Amino acid sequence: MTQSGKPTLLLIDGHSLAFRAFYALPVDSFQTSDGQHTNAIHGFLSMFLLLLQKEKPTHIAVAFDISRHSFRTRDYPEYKGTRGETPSEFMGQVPLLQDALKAMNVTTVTKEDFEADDIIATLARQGREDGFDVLIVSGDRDTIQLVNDEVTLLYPSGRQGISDLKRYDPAAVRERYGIEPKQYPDVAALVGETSDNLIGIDKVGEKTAVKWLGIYGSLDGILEHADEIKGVVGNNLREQRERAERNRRLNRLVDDVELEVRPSDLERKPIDETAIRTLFARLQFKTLLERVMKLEGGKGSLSSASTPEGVIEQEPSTAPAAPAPATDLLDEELAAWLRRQTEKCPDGLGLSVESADGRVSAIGIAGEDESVLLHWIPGSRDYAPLEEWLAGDSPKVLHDAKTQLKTLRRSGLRLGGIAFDSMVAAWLLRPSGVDKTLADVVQRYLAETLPTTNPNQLVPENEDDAGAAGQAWYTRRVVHTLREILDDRDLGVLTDIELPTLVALADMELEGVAIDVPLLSSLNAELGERISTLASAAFEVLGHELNLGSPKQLQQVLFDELGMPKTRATKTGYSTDAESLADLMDSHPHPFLDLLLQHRDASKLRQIIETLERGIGSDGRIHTTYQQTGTTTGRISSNDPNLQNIPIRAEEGRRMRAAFIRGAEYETMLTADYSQIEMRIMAHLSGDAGLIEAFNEGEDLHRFVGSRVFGVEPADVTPGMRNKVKAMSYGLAYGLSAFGLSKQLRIETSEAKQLMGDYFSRFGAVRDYLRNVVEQARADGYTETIFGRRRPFPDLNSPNRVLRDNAERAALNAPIQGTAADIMKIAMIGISGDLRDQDLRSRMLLQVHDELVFEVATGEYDRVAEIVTTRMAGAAELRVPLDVQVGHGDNWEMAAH
DNA sequence: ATTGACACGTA
DNA sequence: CGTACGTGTCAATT
Repeated sequence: MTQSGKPTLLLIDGHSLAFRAFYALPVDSFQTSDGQHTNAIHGFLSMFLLLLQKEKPTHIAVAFDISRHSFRTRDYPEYKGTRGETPSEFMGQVPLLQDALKAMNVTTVTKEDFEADDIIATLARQGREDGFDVLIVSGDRDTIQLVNDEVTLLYPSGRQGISDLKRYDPAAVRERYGIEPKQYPDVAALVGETSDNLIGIDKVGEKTAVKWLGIYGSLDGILEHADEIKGVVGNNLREQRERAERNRRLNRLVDDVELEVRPSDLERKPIDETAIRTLFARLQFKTLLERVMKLEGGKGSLSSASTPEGVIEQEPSTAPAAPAPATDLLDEELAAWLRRQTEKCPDGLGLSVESADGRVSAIGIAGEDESVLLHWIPGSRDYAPLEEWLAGDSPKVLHDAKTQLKTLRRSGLRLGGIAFDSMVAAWLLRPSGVDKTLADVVQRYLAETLPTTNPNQLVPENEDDAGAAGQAWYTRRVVHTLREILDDRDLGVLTDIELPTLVALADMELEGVAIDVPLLSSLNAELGERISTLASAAFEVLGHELNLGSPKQLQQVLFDELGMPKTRATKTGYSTDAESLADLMDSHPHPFLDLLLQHRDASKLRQIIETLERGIGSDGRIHTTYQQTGTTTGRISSNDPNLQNIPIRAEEGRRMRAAFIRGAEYETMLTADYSQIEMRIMAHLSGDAGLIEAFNEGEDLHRFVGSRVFGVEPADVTPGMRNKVKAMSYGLAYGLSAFGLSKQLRIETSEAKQLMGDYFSRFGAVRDYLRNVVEQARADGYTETIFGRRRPFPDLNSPNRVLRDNAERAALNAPIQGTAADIMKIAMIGISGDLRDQDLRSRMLLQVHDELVFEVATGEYDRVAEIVTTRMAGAAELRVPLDVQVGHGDNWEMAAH
């Protein structure tokens, strides 16, 4: 019932709303495991439930078109002719949507030869006559003509999307178009309607049409006085009046269609719970099912009686925009509010922590229908109930929980109950996706635009500053949808691996790693001297100066001035990379080349040192940031600064690792790494008996493999043979070709081919496995790690050879690299849990893909080494053992072994 | 100030 | 014609 006390009749244009949902939500994300698309159904029902909740209609009908043909297409065959073929992914959803409506006991109405809008026009007229307030939901502008004091139109106003419905009553139509609702078809007839393929009068737009209507009152009036209208538009009107007449004929909605129902038959009835459960199970709708059941249970009523003092009630509105948050509730109000909303949202309340200078400045919390915003001003009041809730197990859902967890920690607050992270979840669904922000995710999965505060407004007005509350609100809503899309496998990866990992990473980032600042600066100075010496010598040899860091200037010198042979082509000329320069040194030795290479090496080292120096915090430690959602395979990346690419291979660079030291109050540094984890995973996944034996033997892997490949005793494997099989083994998981292998080993392609042949004749199951991974991925469209992490590979079926080949190599590698990443994360979770549970002061500091670095407190070394070894080796049960190497020392270099 | 290409460090 | 990353420089662009 509405405020007027009259019953409310809700009339929906089913096709137009479903069609908008189809284009608003990503079709690939909403589908069942057997491939049935559900985005239009999901979007429609989500919107429909909101309408039931907000508008509380007493009577409902949903009208559908039967086909594209109607009396209008007989009159004018080109009607709606601009519309392309309806996508089959959409068509298949319509019958299922109608089934869902039937299960909800909602009447659907169709009529041969008429469009849905004619049915709506008829029911709207009858409803008005029978004393209803009528609400129409349609994406067709022609329905504007139906608006009057009793009939309101809800029109999807966003460019796309369905949740943003604009409410058109007569006043709103006047404000938007400057005309009465019943005049709208006259305007449309003059202007035309592209989507219906109705062409208007040339040069007549909305402005002109409205002006004429103001003067002559109606289209008929305008046409009667066509002679009085001057200028080009007048001529056009006189010449093209038939167009306007035809348009008007077609856009007049028929309001006396003979239907089998009358408004009074459309009373809202209880849902058929069994049918709903069956259908939703088939559509794999989980949260929508909850919403339907909840609405049914609560008879669509919103809690308003129990609103606590100080909570601003949500404005009734169709669009689920963020409600105005209640701000800075008193303690007891807040505690009550949290309890009540947690009960309504068993999946967790939305939480958003706003920071200023890394510290908490405000906290937004969102429940099902209300949100709160609390400004955080330490010492200003007692935040005990809030702190208790934050630290407790009460479930919270966040977007980018790691960042917010760190902010809370820096302000001395604890956070427990992290139940979901929409950033991480969105990445699990689309690991190659670039859209990471809450705004991106809201746009994709809710098809709504996250409201942002005006960036031009330097000082946000206090009243409007709903930032954190709004973020929390949208987070909770998008999490709801993401829970729908994630299957149990995704949820397992999220809950069992990613969420605990995020907590461990936050600890590591906050902890940072201590740096020997004087050592770093002396290295820097030493390199600086060498760099200038090398540069001077290079200029001397050349006879002039140049920028040795400029590939462009180097090309000039090498290929023009010195007349060296052209190297590998690049987009902008010829390569001057280390490999090309090494080739040149073989064929055209020149002192400049040697000086240049040495200069490059030294410059690179200094560059890394200076980047590190910039990253040292006021506590003398470097706090990197791990990107949990930064890779496509499941690995973690490190940036600002990147601590996963500190030199180790060259002796010179390795010295840099000595600058990563234990903190003063710690006894030693411990490093632990997996040896050959990817090869072991390949042995496990392929089940290759030879490779499995190799790992179980305990013999040096490459020696063992070399003895098999070359048919000699392990003791007789020469360093050359060992090197070859080592390169081969490592290259396997990357999709290495004979050509690539020959280039890397600097051998003939024929020899590389021979080597690969010999290798695979001994380890054939590996080749079969690698082939099979790609074929399986081509069939499934994705690869999967042994823990269920998926990566989609749409390009595997691309007609573009380059794209396809690249996708094949990546698909080959993804389950191997990804499984290794999963294993490391599981180990980290176990280790940090043990360190905490056993009250150890030692800390995990760094992760470098297959290596972990720790700072060990006095007296804890043996226990920590035991924990680390056990957790790393036990992170997965494979057909081969996981070998872990542990070492310790005063710094990272010495701790390595 | 931002962007693309190049080069090069790691697993 | 080997996977996965991040960061610096240069040079050209806005």
